[in-house]
Amino acid sequence: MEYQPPVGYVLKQAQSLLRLRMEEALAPVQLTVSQYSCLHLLRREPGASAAALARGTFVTRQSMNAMLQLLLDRGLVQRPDTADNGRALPATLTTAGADVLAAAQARVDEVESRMLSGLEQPDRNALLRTLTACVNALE
Amino acid sequence: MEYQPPVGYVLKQAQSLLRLRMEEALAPVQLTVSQYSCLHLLRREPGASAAALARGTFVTRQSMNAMLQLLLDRGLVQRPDTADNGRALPATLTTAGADVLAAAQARVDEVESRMLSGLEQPDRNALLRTLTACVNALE
DNA sequence: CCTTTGATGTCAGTTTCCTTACACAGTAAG
DNA sequence: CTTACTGTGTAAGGAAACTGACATCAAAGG
Repeated sequence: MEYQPPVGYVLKQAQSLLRLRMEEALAPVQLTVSQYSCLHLLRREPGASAAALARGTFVTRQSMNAMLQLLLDRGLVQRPDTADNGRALPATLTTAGADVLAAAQARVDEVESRMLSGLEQPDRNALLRTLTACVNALE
Repeated sequence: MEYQPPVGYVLKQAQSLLRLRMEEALAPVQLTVSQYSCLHLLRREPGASAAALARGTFVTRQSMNAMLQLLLDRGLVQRPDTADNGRALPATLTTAGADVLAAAQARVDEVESRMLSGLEQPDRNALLRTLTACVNALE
């Protein structure tokens, strides 16, 4: 009868470790994990507002606007100066942003691949499925 | 062909949501998630040093010492004033600390139970097993 | 014996993110 | 038309954690 850690603990452990490895992997391309998440989401949903990006990356819209300003200064993201509808300022990736994202993604993919290296395909599917069930149950 | 989110994203999502629900559940007993983790670990390993607790709860030893000071002030934790061997100050739960922990644990268990409510036992085992494999692969 | 290494506690400064609050734009309901 | 109501952007302040640095102690290692 050995000690069985709660699922929540292992979840935290896995997420912390993944974040650490991602930080290491993204350091060479000068991106934080949050910035990578932002660019990644922006590619999938071009024209998203800062508030929408914030919801998708688990930060507040204040943090997201600050982050967008940095990405804007580096020329990785575009944003109009004025809104033509409402107050939302739709953000899009620049060409440079897409390039940086591609380089970052390759590095992140490697980390994720490493994380899953001990699991066969059925187990990978099961992991994704069960995690999704957890998310749904907590919402 | 629908979009399949990366495992890392769902992992982050699950962990964020779990943390949020835990915060809500622990608010009535005046504990943060980190403080709960500290007490929890302290019960399993009485006499642990702040540095050891820090390693087990994913924070720095500076943060852990600050946290311990708060728990000390509330009388939930005991710590000798001087070290009899080395510099480590072994911390232990007080009776009050054990009581608060028990109340907190009941609430946290409810959250975890809710998180897993959509999964049968085999799936729960698979989740724990696959997550553990991820942790091992990233170390 | 002395030095080095590793671990612990602590101080100071910084960063990062959040909470609170407010102003503005569109939309729906009365 | 007026009135909420929701969504967005922005600013100010605070809370929590981190990084860097230093002093101390025990246990090897030369």
